[in-house]
Parts: sequence; C-alpha cells; structure tokens
Amino acid sequence: MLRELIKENFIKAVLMAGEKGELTGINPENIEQLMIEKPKNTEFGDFAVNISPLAKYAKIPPAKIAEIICNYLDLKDIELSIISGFINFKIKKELLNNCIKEIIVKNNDFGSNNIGNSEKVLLEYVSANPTGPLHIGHGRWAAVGSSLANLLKFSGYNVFQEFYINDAGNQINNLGKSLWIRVLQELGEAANFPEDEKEAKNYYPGDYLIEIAKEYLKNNAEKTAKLRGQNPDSLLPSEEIVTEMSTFAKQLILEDQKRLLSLLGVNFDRWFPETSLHKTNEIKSALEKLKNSGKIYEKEEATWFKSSDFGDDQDRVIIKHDGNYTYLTADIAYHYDKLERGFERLINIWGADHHGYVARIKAAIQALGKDSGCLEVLLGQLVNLIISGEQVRMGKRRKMVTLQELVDDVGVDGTRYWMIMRDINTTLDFDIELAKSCSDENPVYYSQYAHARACSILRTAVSERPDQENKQILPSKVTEQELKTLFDPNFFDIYKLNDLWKTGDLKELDSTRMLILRLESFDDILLNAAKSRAPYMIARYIQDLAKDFHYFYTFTRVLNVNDDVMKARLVLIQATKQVLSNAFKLLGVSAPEKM
RNA sequence: GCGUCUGUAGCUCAGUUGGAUAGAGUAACGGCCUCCGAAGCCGUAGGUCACGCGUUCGAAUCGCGUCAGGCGCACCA
Repeated sequence: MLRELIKENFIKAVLMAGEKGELTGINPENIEQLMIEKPKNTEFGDFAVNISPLAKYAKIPPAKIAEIICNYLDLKDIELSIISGFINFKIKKELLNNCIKEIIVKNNDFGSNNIGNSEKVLLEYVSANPTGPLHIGHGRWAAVGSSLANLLKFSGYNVFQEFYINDAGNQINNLGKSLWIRVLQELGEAANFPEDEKEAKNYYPGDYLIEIAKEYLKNNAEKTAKLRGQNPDSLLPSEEIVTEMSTFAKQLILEDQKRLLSLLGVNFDRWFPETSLHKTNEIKSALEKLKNSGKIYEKEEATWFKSSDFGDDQDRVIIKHDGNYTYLTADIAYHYDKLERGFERLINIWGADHHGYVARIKAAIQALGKDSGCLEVLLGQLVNLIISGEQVRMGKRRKMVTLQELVDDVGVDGTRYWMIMRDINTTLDFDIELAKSCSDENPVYYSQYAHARACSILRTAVSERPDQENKQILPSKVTEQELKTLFDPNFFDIYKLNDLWKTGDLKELDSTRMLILRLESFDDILLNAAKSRAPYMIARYIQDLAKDFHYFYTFTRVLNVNDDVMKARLVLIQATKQVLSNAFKLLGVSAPEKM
C-alpha cells in the first residue's frame, strides 16, 4: 500500500511542477516507467525513486529535479532525502502503526485488490486423459492452477475453474482393449499385451487396470463369459467389448482423479467431457462457423483449416480421411463454447509439450471472429523427479510415480507448496526424499513454523504459568477478553501502538520496522503476482515474511516486558499471523496453530 | 534444421520488468537456549550472472550471434 501511495504522490508532484513551469519536457509516460524501489542499503530509506532517467527529458541535473519534486510532494509521515540522484523515503512510525491497523481492520481481506474488475475468467487446468492415474506432472498444474484461481479471485476476477476430460478418441479404445486383456488374465487365461514395440504403444500396461479388472468382474461375471465366447482372440476384441471396457475403466479412473484432486484441495466448478461436444453437435456448428470464414479446404481426402493465415506455421487437418475429427477439432469447439458462454478471458495451463498447440487454437479463435488476445496460455515446464540424487524420466507408458504416491509420502501441504514454489517457466526438480524429509531443509516447515510460533505466543499470553521459584501458579499476562478487544477493529486504538517504539534497543526497533514493512508489502506482492499469473511469488513472500518474523522474535521479547509494550507487540504478532494465514490460504496450504 | 523454455554461489532458486556494493534457502565453518516453540537466530566463507558483440548516463535484465540442456515440430491425444 505504501508503494502505491508514494507512486501516486510522486506522479502528482511531477505534474504539478510541470504545470508551474518548474519542470519541463516530462510527460506522464516518462514517469510511469519509474519504479518505486527498495534501496539495497536501508540507511538511505525504505523506498526510493531514481531521478536520473528524468534528466534527459528535463535537461537539468538530477539533483535539481529531485529538489523540485520534493517541494511538491505531499506525503504525511514520510521523511524525504536526496542522495546521489535518488529521492529516498523513510516511513515514520505513525504511518507504520497505520499499516498494522489496516491489517487488523481488513482481516481476511487484507491483500486483496480489484484489478480484475469482475472480469469473467475461465481457468482451465489439469485436463488429464481418463486413461490412467494422475502423475506428478499433473500435480504441478493442479496446485498452480487452484492457487492461481484463489489469487485471481482475491484480485477481483470472477473465476470459473474447469477440467476438460479427454474422453474420446483412439486412446479410449486403447484403454478398452487393455482392460479386456486384464480381465482375461483375471480369469486365468493366457492373454497378454503384444510383444512388438510398435503394437505395444496402443496399450496401457500399468498395474492400475488389474484392480479395475477385478472390480469389473465382481458384478459382470456372466456378461464377461458371454462376450468371451464370441471373441476368441484377446488382441482383437469386438467393438462391443471395447466400448464396454473403456466405459467402465474411464469412469472409475475419472472418479479416482476427482477424489485425489479434492483431497489436494483442488476443486473444479465443472468437469467438461469432450464426448459432450460430439453428442450435442457442437463440433459441427463450430465447423460451420469455420467454413463461413472461408479458411477451410479439402486436400488428400482430408479437410484442412488454413491456420497459417493466422500465424500458425502450417495448416492443420480437422477431418481425417476416415471421416473422424482430430483432437484439435474438438478443442476448437471447446474454446468456442467457452467464449459463447460469455467468458471474457480464457486462461489455460498447459504442459510445455503442448506449446505447438497455442498457435492453432489462437488461429481458430480468430477465424471464428473473436479476439485471440482473450486467450492466455500459461505453458509450464515439466517436472523432473529426483530419486536418490538421480533424475527419473517420466513417461506415460513406463513405470512412474503417481501423484497419489507422492501425496501419501509428502502430504498435501508439502506437495502443494513444492509444486507452487517455482516459476512455471523453469523445470521443477522434485527431490522426493527432500520433500519427504520433513526436516529443516524443507521450506514448507520453515514458513509454517513461523505461523505456529505466532500462535504459540498468543496462546501463552492468555495461559496461566507456573512460577519456578515460588512454586506458584501465576495468572495469564492478558485475559482472553482483553486480547479479543485488542484485536477488535471496532475498539482498535492505534495510539497504543506507539509503545512499539518506546525502546532504545536498536535491534528491537530494526526488527519491528522490518517486520511491519514486510507485512505492508503483501498487497503489493499480490498485485504483481496476479498480473504475472505467478502464484510462486506468494510462496517466496511467505518465506521472506517468515524470515523477518523469526528475526523479530529473536531480538524482541513480547511477553516479558511491561504491559503496554506487550500489548502493542501482541497486536503486531496478530497482524503477522493474519498475513501468513491469508497467504497460506491462497496457496491452499494449511496454517497450523501447532506443529 | 525450425519454434520455445532454461543457463546466476558446491546444490535448489529469487532478482520488483534497465538502476545504488548481484540476494535467499541448503550444504561447510564459528557462535547463541535459567526467559514467549533452537523446526529458530547471528556471523564467516562462497560469483567471469554460460560466452561474445551491440544499444546508453547505466545491462544478470533489452537486441543480435555462439555454446549447452529441456520440451515440441502427426490425418496421436
């Protein structure tokens, strides 16, 4: 909030100086580029603006410009100083107190903003195939996606979360064929997956289908026998069998995915099956629209979309020579459907392996007469699994670690935090032993510990305590009621916070200032994170805040000081707890009271 | 070959969109608990920001090129 405050005032001051003719040649765009930064050396101040870039517009020395601007700045409770081309801002204690007050008053809403302005956003993520259990890569998109949804909601967007179920196409047939083999195996027959490598690619040999086969046979023994009788070749099952098998398998797999995501705190507003697009003729009508655009042509017994007219590097087939649609065709219809439903912005989180797809979907949106700028695709790099210090290659059809196994090992909090804490533009090295370790090498615990510690102090403040020397029970430092009143916005007395500064101890003053300035910057961090669609910034902030709090804790006693100082510091503890809790909530990670 | 992401301390990563002496965590070394949680804190050490050229008052950040790695480049999904 302080950064915004300073920025607004700064711009106003420059414009006023311009009007008075004291500063010429500077227009608003020049100032917009100026950043309110944090000085590396805190001696200078808490915030700073570099004036040098303005010199080339104003054609007078930076020091002179700074002086002029300072004369027009109207900032209460902020000290100004000019040092080598910088205007430095030092926040006075009255304003710091006010920051604490704002946190207490805004409570669960502290940090929120309204850059979204109620824009209707459809956020699509995970969208895994229902052909097998979710793996670790899906976990990254699940965690990042749901946390981004929280962040965007907190920033005033109207967010709708959707999971697109790829439940059509060859892969589903392959799933059916694979389950059939597992069913036959369960019946004691010599059925097996093909040896030939090329053929084997059309099957899912994972163990999970064994369980599903058992489940199927529980209720369908007779039906199986009948189907078996008509189809002697286990590798060439009838269409009826494939449909029966795939329908059963995909339903169970989907249920399992839903259960796991829900366990992870990932909740979709809608699960959108690809098959529904086929059933409702939506693909056909989207194709009609495309045809009207004149960007469709026939070649080599197939139908093509001239996507190269819209920036794609080549044209794409949308109806194959056998009359079936490609995956792209359904996806075009899906995105058209999203827009038809009135969403103004579409955000997709895709794995980097799909990046070739972005241009085609954007091309299609344009051909359908919409603005392709409404589609933002966040391409995330993949997850490398590190086991015993070695990279393990992940692959759909080879042995891999499932998301379920990871969650069993690392827990929900650990999984989410680790998946979120890195920029999605970088490949994530997930060291499974490190994340499992629950040790101090694990950043999750470091930050949660700060929250637990804050809670502990508040708990201790209202607890009776034994006195070692006199073997007596001493009363609590404050009563529950007093504490409640202390934090109640309606009774909040900002002047009591002046006691925060009644100390001659430099470490106490320093750690208190640092902590408040960090708390205060939360909304600024969130603004940036939301604009950049980057939840990892929140994880980073939490670690910084935890660091400042631990530092504060080490140098500043809260409970063993006089009552007024103690109460002022308890308010600061409460504010810290509040901000940590708000931040954790956005990540979907718990903020434990005890650990 | 083309597209794209990445390259910063031994390791894992930040770097506020071009600014003051490049920062955290972890690992290494040395310190700090009669007192609110030591799952913590302080200090020391650790760097050719992959490399080269350019843009300007100023570059880890922007442009071009080179090198290395990841991921794509289907009438698969």
